[in-house]
Amino acid sequence: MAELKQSEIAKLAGVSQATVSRVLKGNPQVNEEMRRRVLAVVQELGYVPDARAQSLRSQRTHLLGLVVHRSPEALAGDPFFSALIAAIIDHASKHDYHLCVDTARTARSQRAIYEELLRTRRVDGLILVESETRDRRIERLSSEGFPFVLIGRYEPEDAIYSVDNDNIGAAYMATEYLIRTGRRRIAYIGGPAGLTVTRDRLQGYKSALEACGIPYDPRLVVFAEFSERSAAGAMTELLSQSPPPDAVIGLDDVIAAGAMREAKRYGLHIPEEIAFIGFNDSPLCRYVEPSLTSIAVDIPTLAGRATETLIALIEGRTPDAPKRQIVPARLVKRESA
Amino acid sequence: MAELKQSEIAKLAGVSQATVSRVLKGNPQVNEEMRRRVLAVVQELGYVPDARAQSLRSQRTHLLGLVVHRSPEALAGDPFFSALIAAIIDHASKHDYHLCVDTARTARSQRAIYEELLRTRRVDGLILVESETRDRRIERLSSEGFPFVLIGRYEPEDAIYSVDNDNIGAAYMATEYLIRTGRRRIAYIGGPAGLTVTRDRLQGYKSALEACGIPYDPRLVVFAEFSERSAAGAMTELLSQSPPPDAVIGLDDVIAAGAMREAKRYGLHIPEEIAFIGFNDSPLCRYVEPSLTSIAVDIPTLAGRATETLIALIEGRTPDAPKRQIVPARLVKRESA
DNA sequence: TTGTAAGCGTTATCAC
DNA sequence: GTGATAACGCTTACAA
Repeated sequence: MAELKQSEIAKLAGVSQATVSRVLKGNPQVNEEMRRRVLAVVQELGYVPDARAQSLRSQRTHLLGLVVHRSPEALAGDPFFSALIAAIIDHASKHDYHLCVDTARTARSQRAIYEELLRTRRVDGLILVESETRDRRIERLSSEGFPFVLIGRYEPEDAIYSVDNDNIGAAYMATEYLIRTGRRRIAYIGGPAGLTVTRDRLQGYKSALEACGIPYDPRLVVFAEFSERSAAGAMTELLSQSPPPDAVIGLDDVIAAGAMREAKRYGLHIPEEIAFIGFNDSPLCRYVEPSLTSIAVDIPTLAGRATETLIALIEGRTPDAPKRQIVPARLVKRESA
Repeated sequence: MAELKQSEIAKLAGVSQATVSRVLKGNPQVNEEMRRRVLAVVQELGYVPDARAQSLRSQRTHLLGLVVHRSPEALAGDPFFSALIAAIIDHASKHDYHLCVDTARTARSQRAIYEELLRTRRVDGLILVESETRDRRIERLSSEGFPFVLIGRYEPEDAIYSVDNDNIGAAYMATEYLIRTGRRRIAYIGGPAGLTVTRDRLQGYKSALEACGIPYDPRLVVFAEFSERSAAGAMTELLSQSPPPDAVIGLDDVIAAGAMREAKRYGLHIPEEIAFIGFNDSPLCRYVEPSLTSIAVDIPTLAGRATETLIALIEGRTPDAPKRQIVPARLVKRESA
C-alpha cells in the first residue's frame, strides 16, 4: 500500500505515467478507453495523489495558516477561537484547503512563526488575528507580496486586505445605548493596550460620549488581560473612584463577566446601580447572572469573508470585495444592561 | 526574494549546492571555513529551506492532523477545543511540528478527511477526538500502520495508542459524591449515544450506584446533543417523571448548565432540591448561578501526552508510555452540588 | 572533505 | 492522443 504512485497505476493500466496524471487532472484530450482503464485501477487500488509531491510541483500546499497572537493559556478557555477556527475550516474545506493553526505569544516566536510558515512556503497564505497595531511583520508580508488577510484593523485602511468587526460602530452602539438608558458614568475596560481592538472600541466609546455631550473622563478607562481575574482587578480600580461608574463596557464577555462578578461581590445591584455590556455574545452570556448584554460579532461571516478573500488572493483572482471589509455587529440585550 | 534556494546560496558562497544542504543539516564533516561562508550568505539573504521540497524528499511533512468529529456549529462555542488545540500546538511546536485541524461531521466527510490527510500523506500522523465507539477508519489506520493517537477510548484497550480522561473513574467520583451528600435519584444526561465518552461515563455512573446499593433506573438516563437547548429538552424529560431526580450529572458543562437552567425555570432550588455536576471545569462553571460543580479533565496533560506519543510514533521511537494512558480527573466543588 | 548525480511523486512541455 | 522527459528544491549515496 505504501508504494502507490502514478507509475504503479500506469503499469497496471498499461499506459504511461503521464497519462495517469492527465486522467487525474481531468485533461480532456485523453481517449475514453484509456481514461476508463486508468480510473478502474485508481478506484480499485484506492490511489490518491501524494500531496507533498503536488505541493512541490505546483508550488501550492493548499494549506492556510492561522496565526493567533495569544499564549496557549490565554487561548485555552476562549470560545471565540473555537468559533473562528470552526468557521475557517468550514469555508476552507469547500475550496479544498486545510487549516494550519499556530500561536505566537512572544515577539521571538512571532518571528519564528512567520519564518516557519511563510518563508518555508509551508502555507499558501495567512490569516492573522489580533495583531499589534504596528506590526513589522505585516509590513514585510505586504512588501513581499505574500497572500494574507488580517482579521482586525490596520492603518492605512487600504494598505492590506482586512476583515473586521465594526468595532468602532459596535462600541459606539453600546455606549450610546447605555447613555440612552440613562447612564452617565460609563467605564471602558479594554484588553491589552497595544491591541487594535482595544483602541478601536475605545474610539467608538469616545465618539458616542462626545455625540451625546458627555465629557470624557480618562479615569473611567482601564485595561486588562483576557482573563476574569485581571478583569476583576480592573473593576476594583474602577470601583475605588467616587462616584463609581454606573455602567461598564468590557472588551469581551470574559472581561465583562469578570468585572460584573466583582461588582456583585461589592454588593452592587445589576443593572439598577451598574450596567454591563460585553462583546462576542459568547455562550457564557446566557449563563451569568444576570445574563450579560453583549455585542454579537458575527464570527461565521467574519471568518468566511477572511477565508474567501485569502483564497482568492492565493489563486491570483482579485477578491471581489474591498480591501477593508467591515462586518456589522448587533446588540443582544439581556438583563445586565 | 522568490528565487531563494540552496543553489543560489551555493553560487554566492562559491560552493556546491550539496554543501549548502550539509551545512544546514549540521553535517559535522564540513570544513569550518566553508561552513562560515555558507552561513554568512544564508544569514544575509535570510534563506530558509522550502518545506514542500523537504517534505517530498524526506517523506515527512512535520504536520500533525487533528480530526474533530463535530460540526462547525457544535464546535463553535466550545471552550474545550480552544484548550485542546492550544495545548497541542504548544507541545507540537517544541518538536518543530505544526498542527492541521479538520472537522469531520458526516460519515461522508469523515472518509474524505481521512483520505485527504492520510492517503495523501499531507500529515505525518493523526490525533483523533470523539470518535464513534466502533470506527472502521480506526481499524484501517491501524492496519495500515499509520501513526495516530486517539483521545478517548477504544476497545480492545491495547490495540491502539490512546489517551483518555479517566472517564469511568470521573463519573464514578461524581456519582459517589452525590450519593455521599444524600442524593438518591441521580440522573445522567449523556451526549450522543454512540460516543465512547457517553458510554464510559455511564459505566462509571452505574458502578457507583451499584457499589452504593442504589438500584439503576434506566429512566434516569437520557441523551442530548452538545447544546444548551438540547440539554434543556433532556431535562424537561427528566422532570416529567415522578419522583423527579434530585441530582443530575451532565456529560459536559454546557449540557449540565443547560439542564440546570431548565430546572431553575421550573422553580427548583439548587442545590437544595436538585444538584448538578458537569464535566470540563470550563470557564462557564464560574459564571452560572449557582456556580457549577464540575469534574476537571486535565486538558493540557491530555493533549500533551497525546502529542508526545504521536510524535514518538512518527519518528519511529517506541513511546515510553503504555498504549492506553489515563489522565486522572478531579472534582471541583462549587455551589451546584 | 567536497562535488556530482540520483531520486522523492507530481505536472507540464515537448516530440511523435 | 500519447509517451518520453525535464523540472519543482531538497537529501544523500557515491565518486573524486
